[in-house]
Amino acid sequence: MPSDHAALMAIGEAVTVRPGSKLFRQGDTGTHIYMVESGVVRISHDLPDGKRQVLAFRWAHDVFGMAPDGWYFNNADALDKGRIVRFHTEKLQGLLLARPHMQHRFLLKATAEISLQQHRIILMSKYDVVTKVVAFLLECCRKDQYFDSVTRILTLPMSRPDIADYMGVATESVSRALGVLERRKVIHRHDMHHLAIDLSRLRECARL
Amino acid sequence: MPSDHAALMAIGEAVTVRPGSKLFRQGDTGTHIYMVESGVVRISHDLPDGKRQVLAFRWAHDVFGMAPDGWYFNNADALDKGRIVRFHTEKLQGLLLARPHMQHRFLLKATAEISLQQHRIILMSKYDVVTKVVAFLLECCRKDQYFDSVTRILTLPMSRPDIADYMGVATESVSRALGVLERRKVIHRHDMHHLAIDLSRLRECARL
DNA sequence: CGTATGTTTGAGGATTATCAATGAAAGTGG
DNA sequence: CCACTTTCATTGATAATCCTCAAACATACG
Repeated sequence: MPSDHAALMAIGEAVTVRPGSKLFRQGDTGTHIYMVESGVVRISHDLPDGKRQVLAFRWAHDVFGMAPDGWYFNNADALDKGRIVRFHTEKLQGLLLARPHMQHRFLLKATAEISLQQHRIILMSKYDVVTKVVAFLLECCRKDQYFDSVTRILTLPMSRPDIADYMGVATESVSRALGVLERRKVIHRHDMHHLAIDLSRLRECARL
Repeated sequence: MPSDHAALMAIGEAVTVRPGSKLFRQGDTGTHIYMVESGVVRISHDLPDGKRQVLAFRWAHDVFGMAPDGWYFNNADALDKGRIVRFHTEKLQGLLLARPHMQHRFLLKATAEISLQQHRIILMSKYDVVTKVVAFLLECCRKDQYFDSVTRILTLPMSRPDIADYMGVATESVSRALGVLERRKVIHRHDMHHLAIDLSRLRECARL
């Protein structure tokens, strides 16, 4: 009996993506479940009035593309070049039903996701802009592939509007928050997508 | 082989609760998973500075009490008298592993929950106070046990601070929003916990 | 090299939180 | 059962945060 991982890969389809690749659009029929192997994917939702909410960034090992109603509620776009694996929903369901422990790992992943979203709701409704940006940076610094712990350089694959729409604030507010943090010597903007980070000071800024 | 439901009840423990009953506190070790049979449970989280976020109200058939890290992150309090069933986490896990289809229903419930929370994040970061209150009222009107569709009376088991902390606004803002809706003849406050609702007008108010 | 896109900074305005006061409801103990 | 206390709800005035608009600047792309 093949291992869970091998069985998954057997029904999976690997895709290499370039920055800007669209994985799916909101309204598309939800045929696949996706998992990130490398790179970053932006999950976003467009509103009737033209505003956009970024609901998540999905990094290595994250799952996305669940469509409980049969169609995708969100857009998924690659921000980086990377590798994504996707699974036909029915095939994955069959595999999960045949492998209870594997399904249980998915269930745990889902409950962990619920817990993370609860943290996010708290962050977005109770804290000011600077704190939100600090929390966002801390989140990014946990991704080894994007934060070099020796040089302390954080590479941000997303734009300022992406960050703003993720935290539910205006783009300009993100810029100003970064300005505040730079004046406090918590970060240093090397260029738009590369920040030098003083992790201990950054953690002090987070009164969570 | 007993049905899934019977098997669940066999390992479950029913509890009757009075208004104000504490089911668990944040920080308690997470020993049980809960399911509401009747009544309403408030899931909330206290912050260091004394502020509180209400993360969810759990109605009939809703599940709560998942503790991915082994301890509860939130408080759970009954708002109403009602019946709750709780399951030892390990026993439930054993049952789920033995019954893949039952586990799959839990997985679907979890992904549906993730989807609902995404709606909530959008609601809380993109809309104004009145729209938030409208969305909250519409959510409550879907609960047959609390909205009488012939008299059009909605019974709210929660207080204004509960609603405010749920939507991430100030208590006073909820009062003002209800005042606006009453002046627009969308609702009529019979008393604090009983609103007469004009559903079609309420739906018009929701530009979601 | 020019255009389009993304970023930063400033000024003004709008929404909502905070503070304060009043009134209503509910729970407590005599 | 009633006075008392406490909590909850509503309304008004003020203040703060953040969004919007606008311009200057930097960067990326054809």
